Amino acid sequence: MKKADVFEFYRRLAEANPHPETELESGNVFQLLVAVVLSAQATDAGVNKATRALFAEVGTPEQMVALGLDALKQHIRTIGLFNTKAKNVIALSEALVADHDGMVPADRAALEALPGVGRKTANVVMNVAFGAETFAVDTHIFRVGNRTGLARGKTPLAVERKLDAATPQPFRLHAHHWLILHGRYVCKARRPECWRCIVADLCAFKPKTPPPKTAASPPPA
DNA sequence: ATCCCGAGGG
DNA sequence: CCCTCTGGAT
Repeated sequence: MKKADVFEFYRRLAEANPHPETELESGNVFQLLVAVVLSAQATDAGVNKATRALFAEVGTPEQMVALGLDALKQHIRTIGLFNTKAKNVIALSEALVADHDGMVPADRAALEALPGVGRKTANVVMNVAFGAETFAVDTHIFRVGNRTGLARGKTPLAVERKLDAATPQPFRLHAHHWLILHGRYVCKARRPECWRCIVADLCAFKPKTPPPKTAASPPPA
């Protein structure tokens, strides 16, 4: 995508949503970290439903360790991959207590060293909690970047580097959220809603999907 | 490359 | 039914 088009692309997304925020609910940085870990291959809405009750009881790594593995599993049973996630959250909480004085480190490498925290999760925490200009490439951003031509690559890391290189100020801090929201609600995986997309004219995606038929399809004979 | 694994949507 | 959802560890 041409440089001028990239700027216009972000300008429109920013105009439509001046102050984008995470849809994950949390009351402090530790809870945010836990919510992001739980959000892997799960919807934000599903994570919020489970953490509502959990975060009323647990607000610190110490409290998470005290809660224990089995009780944590009960809380997050409705989320996919809950067994692995519960184990990681307990181990991560223990590591924060042991190595970071119970605080969440404002450091990408230190975050990535925590159990269950990879590059994408670390980038999200750095961006949302600490205001870093990171580009966490999830399933949405990977798809939107490749589909639109904004940032193409075969792996999430390749797309992240392209985004970092291509994204100008003043859009760098919130680029992550604008692209996520665009991917979640408009540039969807299954059936992108190109007919109501505000950047469709800048997009490389050829088969622009038409609006759905208003009339119901006839019942099978 | 494969496993982890549940809810919601089309 | 099948696919998708802010992935990470082996």
